Amino acid sequence: MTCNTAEINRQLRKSGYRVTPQRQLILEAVCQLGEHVTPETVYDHVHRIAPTLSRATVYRVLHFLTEQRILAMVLMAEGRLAYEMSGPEPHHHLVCRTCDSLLELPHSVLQSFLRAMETQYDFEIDVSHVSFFGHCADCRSSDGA
Amino acid sequence: MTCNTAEINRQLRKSGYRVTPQRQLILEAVCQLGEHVTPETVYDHVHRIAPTLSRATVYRVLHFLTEQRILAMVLMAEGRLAYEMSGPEPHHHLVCRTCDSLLELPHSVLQSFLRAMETQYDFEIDVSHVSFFGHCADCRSSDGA
DNA sequence: TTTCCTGTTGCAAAAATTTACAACAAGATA
DNA sequence: TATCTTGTTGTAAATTTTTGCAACAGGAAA
Repeated sequence: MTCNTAEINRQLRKSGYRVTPQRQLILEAVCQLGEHVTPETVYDHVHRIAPTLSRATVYRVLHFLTEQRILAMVLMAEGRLAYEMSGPEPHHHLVCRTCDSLLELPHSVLQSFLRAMETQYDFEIDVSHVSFFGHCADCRSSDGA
Repeated sequence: MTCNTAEINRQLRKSGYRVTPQRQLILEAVCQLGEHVTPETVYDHVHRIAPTLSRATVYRVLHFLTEQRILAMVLMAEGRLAYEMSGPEPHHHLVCRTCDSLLELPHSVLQSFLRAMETQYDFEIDVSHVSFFGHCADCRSSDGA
């Protein structure tokens, strides 16, 4: 995932928010750390670079960037939260409750279904990320479940 | 939602687990408190009846009963967790990120779609509860969003 | 470049959630 | 009913996440 800093910064300023070193560090961290990074992982990463950057700021910024649709919240098994870059093309996950693995679902699989539901319920579904929980093929065969 | 205690107790014992007063109290609480009850709400309720029942037990039992498929975990806005009885007929939610309201989706709306995904990805989707996040009609019209 | 307004941060405390461990108690067995 | 095995609980501490508030700093305007 590329992290177009210039574009994002412009978007934030346009909305009246500020571009701080903390926000830039945290955004870069999520971008570099990959697909589903936890707050603690982000903190470890940025804290090594900027030792005064606090945990509170990590949580606040992750939350903030999610509100701005720059990050997407990813729900892992057991309700644990992670984050990832919210790209222009949404993608979704099948989360295995047993081994915690993620299987990627392309947006196209969901799209027409979601559109139909939106129309039917007059509800604008946020398609930046959806997680379905269950059990993957590997865990089903080994558990005998 | 009826709470068939006898049946549930039998199921637990059959699986080698014990039926304790704590578990019964917590289960009844979720059953009575309705559709999407938070751990703190459960604690407040049961603690009035059994003052020595600890928060740790509430969290542990909610987690345990969810593993046993007796409760279902409901994901509210912002990743907050709640629980409800996991009835024989699953139902799902459209969760408004703005006002936190829940719109019920009957299982039938999802069923055929989920079946198709299961086949395609060899993944057994757990249909006891699914949440979609987004914005309800009211919030969309008032925010101008 | 300096000033000013106010959005942000760090700190520390509060609140929420999880965990280790010894004491307890459910319920199977005799 | 008494006994015994082991699943559960309460306590307290650890960990994770949120929040209040004063100091700080981004960036618009002069």
